[in-house]
Amino acid sequence: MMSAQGDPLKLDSMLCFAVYAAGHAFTRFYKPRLEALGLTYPQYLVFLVLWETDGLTVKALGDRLFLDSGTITPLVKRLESRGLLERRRGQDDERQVHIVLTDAGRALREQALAVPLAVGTALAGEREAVDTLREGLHRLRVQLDGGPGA
Amino acid sequence: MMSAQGDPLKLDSMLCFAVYAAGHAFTRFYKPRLEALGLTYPQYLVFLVLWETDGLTVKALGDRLFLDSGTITPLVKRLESRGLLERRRGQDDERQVHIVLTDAGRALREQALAVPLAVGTALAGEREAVDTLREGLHRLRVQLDGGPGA
DNA sequence: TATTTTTCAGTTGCGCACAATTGAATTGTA
DNA sequence: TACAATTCAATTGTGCGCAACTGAAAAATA
Repeated sequence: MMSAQGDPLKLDSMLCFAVYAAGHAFTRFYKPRLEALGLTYPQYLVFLVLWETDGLTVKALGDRLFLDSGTITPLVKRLESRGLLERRRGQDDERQVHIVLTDAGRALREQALAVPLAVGTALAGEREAVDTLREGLHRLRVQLDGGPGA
Repeated sequence: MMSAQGDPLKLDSMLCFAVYAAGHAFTRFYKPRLEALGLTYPQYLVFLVLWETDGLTVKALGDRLFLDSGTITPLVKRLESRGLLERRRGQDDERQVHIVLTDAGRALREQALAVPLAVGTALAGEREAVDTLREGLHRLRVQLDGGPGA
């Protein structure tokens, strides 16, 4: 009941802005922790994927993170120039480029463990709410992308 | 129970990525609707604020949207060059610049009403879940920003 | 009042994000 | 087998987002 809003354009009633603002808050929260690793947040996401599955192509990496080659390519080039990963042209399919971690890139994982720990501390005692939120956000994404059928 | 995760760095277990991905989904969803208005999403947010409270300073606008002058200044300059708003140096305080809508800027509001309508359609029958999500995201933002005391 | 500190908008530099395009490689089809 | 359509990574251009800095104005303090 009473979910009807007087002004349909009221900023604080908009789910999109709640998502946008929470994203900002995460960025602010992560910034000092990721600076210790020398990574930006999108770079951190790339490593999260590669630590799970090394050797993915630019395309597969982009699909996982909802990013395209226009974002991935320069990002991994910066990481390559720092010796954290390598870009290898596919042998079977020469259109593809595989992203492969170096020893330094793999070693970064140990330090990265501190990041989710810090999140856990900041959200201590909210584990259940966090799980609910994550599931709700997942359903939201699916709905906005056109439902399960799209 | 069972909220403990085997791998603390697992991408799909991370709330930050759920927020990040939902943000992407909103951006994709809004894009065609906002193109009809000739606005980007951050520009749309600026108008949402100004339609509620016209004449805010750059600082006040930024506080509302969690953005700083480095983002707001060029954004409103682009909107000013299109005749949608004006920037007026404060008379009482000459450091400030007030952002004031033009007739064209106010007129845009009518077309903008279609945007939340489209969201409502896409999320039809989820009103309760949407309210829950928005509140959860708000609490998350407050927690990440250091709690209610910070 | 004089001086220090703070606040504000603006600028620069770097990195993300995406649309549009290019060119090479692959796949599908005639 | 030819050739058309698709896929892939890369590039270009525009706009957001933030840190760091500048210079002017205002506020706080001595």
